[in-house]
Amino acid sequence: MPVKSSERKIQERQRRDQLILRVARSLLAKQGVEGLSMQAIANSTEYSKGTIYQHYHCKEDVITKLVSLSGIKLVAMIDEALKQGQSLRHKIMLISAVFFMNARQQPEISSLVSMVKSPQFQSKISDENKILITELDHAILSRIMNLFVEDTGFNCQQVKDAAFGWWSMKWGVQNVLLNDWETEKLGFNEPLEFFFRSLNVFLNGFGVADDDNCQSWPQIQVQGQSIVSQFVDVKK
Amino acid sequence: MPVKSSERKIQERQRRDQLILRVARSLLAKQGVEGLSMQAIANSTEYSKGTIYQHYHCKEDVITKLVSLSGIKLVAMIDEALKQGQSLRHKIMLISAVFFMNARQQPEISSLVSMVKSPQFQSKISDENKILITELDHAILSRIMNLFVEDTGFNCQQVKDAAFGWWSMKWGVQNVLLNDWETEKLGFNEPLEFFFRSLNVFLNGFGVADDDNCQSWPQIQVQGQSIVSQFVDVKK
DNA sequence: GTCAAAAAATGACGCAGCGTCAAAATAAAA
DNA sequence: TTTTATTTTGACGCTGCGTCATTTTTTGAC
Repeated sequence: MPVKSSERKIQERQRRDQLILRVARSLLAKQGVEGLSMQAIANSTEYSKGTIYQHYHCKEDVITKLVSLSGIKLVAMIDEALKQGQSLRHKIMLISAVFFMNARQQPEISSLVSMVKSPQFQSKISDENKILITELDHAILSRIMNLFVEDTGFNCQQVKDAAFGWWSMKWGVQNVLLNDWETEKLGFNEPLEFFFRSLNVFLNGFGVADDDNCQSWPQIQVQGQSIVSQFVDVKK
Repeated sequence: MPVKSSERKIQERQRRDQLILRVARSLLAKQGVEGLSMQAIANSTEYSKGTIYQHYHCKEDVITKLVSLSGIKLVAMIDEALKQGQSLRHKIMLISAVFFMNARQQPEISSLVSMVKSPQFQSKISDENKILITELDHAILSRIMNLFVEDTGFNCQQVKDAAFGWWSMKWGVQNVLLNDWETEKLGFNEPLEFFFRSLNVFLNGFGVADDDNCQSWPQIQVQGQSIVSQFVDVKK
């Protein structure tokens, strides 16, 4: 029965793929990017280096895969959060909050998101992975843009401007959060508080309707966890 | 004459240091970070690897030094630009413009600025370099904050919020500009145009006085070069 | 100018990671 | 059981890092 056996093969391959990713992630969490090598992955599984290379052509592809899988979950969380939003402003706050909650929950992955965009990575990763990553960016941005289309009378340019502004602010803050910025020395002890205030100012500038829900931390439950409690941890 | 001879030594050492940095920068420009190795620097000078290591303990320290030297020039350019500013809004636009002009003129260095903040770098570079980099951030941020202190009635918190907002937006855009974002596919063909519009909106939200100078590209001459012409290049 | 002592420069060395590929092991088919 | 196809393996070549014993140069006393 060649069909049955080849199916088993496929399943085995998938299982191994899962194992590789799980081990890679664990190595990342324990030892950071420096501690992640193809040999280290091989050692932590029962397979040899050559086998690992049959799944991923290079270390960068492993990392990119992890980042994109995390991105898929992130989009799902965003969709879940959106259901709880009570206004345009509130929804944008919630989406932002999901990003930071995610960065807090898995810093080992989130801190790699910007690395994946670097020329060094882009020149190594597979086209498939490159497209996947871009599609994820697109998925998130289009959700933001949709919010403005639905809730405002903005024209196309304004919608894009708003999304871009949010995007760059969120990105800038995430960078500060995940890298070794000495925020205290610069006077920004609680970057997230600064971010939410800045975002409110930005939306004010756009004339987005005010909303009392957004003067404090966004209240949200995603996958049974309160984002507020996450933030309390961050702030501590 | 031990004094004279030791002085000559010092001068020689400085000259060599300059040479190392010049060669390193040239390698970066030609081959990117990947092409920069201590051996490559040694090969491109008349010295051996060991001698290079007497100047810099690791590759990361060389890169950080280049970034901080570039940062010092950047601060000088900002001060020059500030003299030409005609209003708060205009000055902020000009400072931003200087950043992007700088990024355009020396992408090989600018694209490393965020790398220097990464945990991998921070764990390797010397304390001296770490302090230098933080001081540069501080120099720039304090200039921004001063603008708000001088031109508005903002309280301390508002001043910091404004600086933080500008900072994160600028950082986010710079990231997009210097890394391999597929901005066209995401609908952001001219990131800088988006940035300047977003920044205007942000300042509107803060109630900063409007200024006709800022509805188009900021007009500025820095070190004899027109920033506008730089932007035209970027946009082409 | 000579020479011993100090300082500086050198590059071979050990180590680690990447990615490859011929050989070995395993599975499938005959 | 034997042959053929497929998969797995890890040794190998290569590159780069950072070190340090050795060599070369400089210094200053005579």
